[in-house]
Amino acid sequence: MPDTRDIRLYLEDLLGRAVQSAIAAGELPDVAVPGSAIERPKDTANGDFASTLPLRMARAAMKPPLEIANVIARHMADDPVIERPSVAPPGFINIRLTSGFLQRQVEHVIAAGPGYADLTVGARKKAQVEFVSANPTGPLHVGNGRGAAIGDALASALAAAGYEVEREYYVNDAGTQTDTFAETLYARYQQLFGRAADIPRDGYPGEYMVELAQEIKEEAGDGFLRPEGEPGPADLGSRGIELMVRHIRRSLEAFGVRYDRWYSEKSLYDPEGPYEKATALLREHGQLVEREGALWFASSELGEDKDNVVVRSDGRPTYYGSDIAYHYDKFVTRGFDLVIDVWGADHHGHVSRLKTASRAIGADREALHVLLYQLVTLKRGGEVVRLSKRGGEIITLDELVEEVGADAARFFFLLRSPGAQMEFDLDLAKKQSSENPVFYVQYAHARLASILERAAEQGLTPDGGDVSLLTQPSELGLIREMMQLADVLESVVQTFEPQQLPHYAMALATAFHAFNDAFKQQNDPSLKVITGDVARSRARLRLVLAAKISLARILGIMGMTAPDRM
RNA sequence: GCGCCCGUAGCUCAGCGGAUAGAGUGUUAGGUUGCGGACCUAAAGGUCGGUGGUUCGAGUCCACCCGGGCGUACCA
Repeated sequence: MPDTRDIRLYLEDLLGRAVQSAIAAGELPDVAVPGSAIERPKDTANGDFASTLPLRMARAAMKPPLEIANVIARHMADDPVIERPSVAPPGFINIRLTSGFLQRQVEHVIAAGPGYADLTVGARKKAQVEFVSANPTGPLHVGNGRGAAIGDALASALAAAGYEVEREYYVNDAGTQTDTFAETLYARYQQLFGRAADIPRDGYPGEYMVELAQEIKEEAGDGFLRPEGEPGPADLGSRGIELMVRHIRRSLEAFGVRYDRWYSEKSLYDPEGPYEKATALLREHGQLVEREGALWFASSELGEDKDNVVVRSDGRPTYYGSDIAYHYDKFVTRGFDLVIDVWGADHHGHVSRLKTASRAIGADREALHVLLYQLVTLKRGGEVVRLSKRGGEIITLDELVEEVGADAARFFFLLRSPGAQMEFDLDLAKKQSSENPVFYVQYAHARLASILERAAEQGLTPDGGDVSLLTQPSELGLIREMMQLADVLESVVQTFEPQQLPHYAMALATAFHAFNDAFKQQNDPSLKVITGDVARSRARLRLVLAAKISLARILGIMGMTAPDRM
């Protein structure tokens, strides 16, 4: 008996045998049978599954698809999982699951518990999701929140799919921007002591730098001050970065994101570290060439548009150079089977050459996946606000979390496909305290919890419920929706499209509300979960329990809370 | 110039080559004396940016064009 996970395989097998039987009976010509012809109809009125096999076979078989469909359907044996299939033009075979099969899924969900819909596709594989990784030169802004929501949810989905997952933040604590940051900080610091210091031309004008300088003054007094006109001490910059990273970590924690590792760019340059090893390897391959005083990676020989500088003529590595070292560490040293880098779309020019470099150091072709998300356009008071850490006004992730809450912010970020530019209307998000889809989903969970609680007060529990009593359309509809979770997860980890998660969550919540309100719609109190009919009540409580498990699972994967009360 | 992403309902967005293109929100009309209405039911609302092509079948794939965004650094 198949469970929710391999029902497709089961159906394909069933269809395949029907076709063979039809061929053996001489009713179909012996032609190649295309696989994977099982799909889910958009309209559930057409069944739980549909096969387009007849449409795909029509050309080779030289018969009208409808006729093929009828033949195949006739040859499908009676089966405990599906009803007799029906045929629809232009050549679909529609398949409906039996009530018995659906009912048993309730037991399947309860038995699986919090691990319901776990997959095995990632078993024994190590995956890393690196996300946000914003320069620690300023607070996280709203756009970083999108990357955080996407990366964290993807990591959770991969974990559910069986991967051993690490979440990582790459701390750019070594580049030129770090130097500019240090200069700005020293200028602000000097200003606190009454000196007329200007922030550098390309510096960070934001108010937060003043606060950061203040913070440092409070802990170290004038300890970082140098005679006027001299540059600031080197350790002021690193102290500033440290504090900034701490702020970033707190912001992300408030957003519900926790990392397994904060990886220092600086550490790439440790003796015998990734940078040395990676460049040595490329040199060995003869892929590093010196030209115009700089060191270039000969990427054009590997299909790139041009070569790229790895080490500047002043001896400092470029971002590209350090990123090659970083990915050497990911693939070669740490041995990840799958690495997902979640980046803002403004980095897309970097994708191809990093993939090329990753392969050059030995990574599998498909091992690196760069997930780009388009930048967030902010709208406030009907006006578009550009996100820029260097420009004047930024809206921080902290402010967003403060105003709309982490759960709602995450849900909204996930709702859009990463590749689509999204507009975040702050005014709308703020006032969406009750008309917000996130609450719709969470409310469903709270009601499921309260039903169980209310029943328990009356001495009723799901224990011993007989699921074969679940025969109402709204009951079976809820089960059908619960069954989709594994499919959704599998799709998310295969396509890296996290937007499927919130859409599914809404569909599941809708199925629950339909079930929960059926008694009102039909004006029939006997459809309530808790009725005078104890056996039926217990059966429905089992369904409620299973639905709660399913909903909590999808909420958890999205990084949202599943409240029992609201 | 070249490259990548996007263009779907008033708005914000889903949509694995399949059946009558969906959801939320907004609008309109109903439902509530309750297992928490932060809910439910229904209606209206679309030349899927345009033109060709591939296919039994195209919002989906291909080509070109239009519009928006981003990239094309010894920045990250």
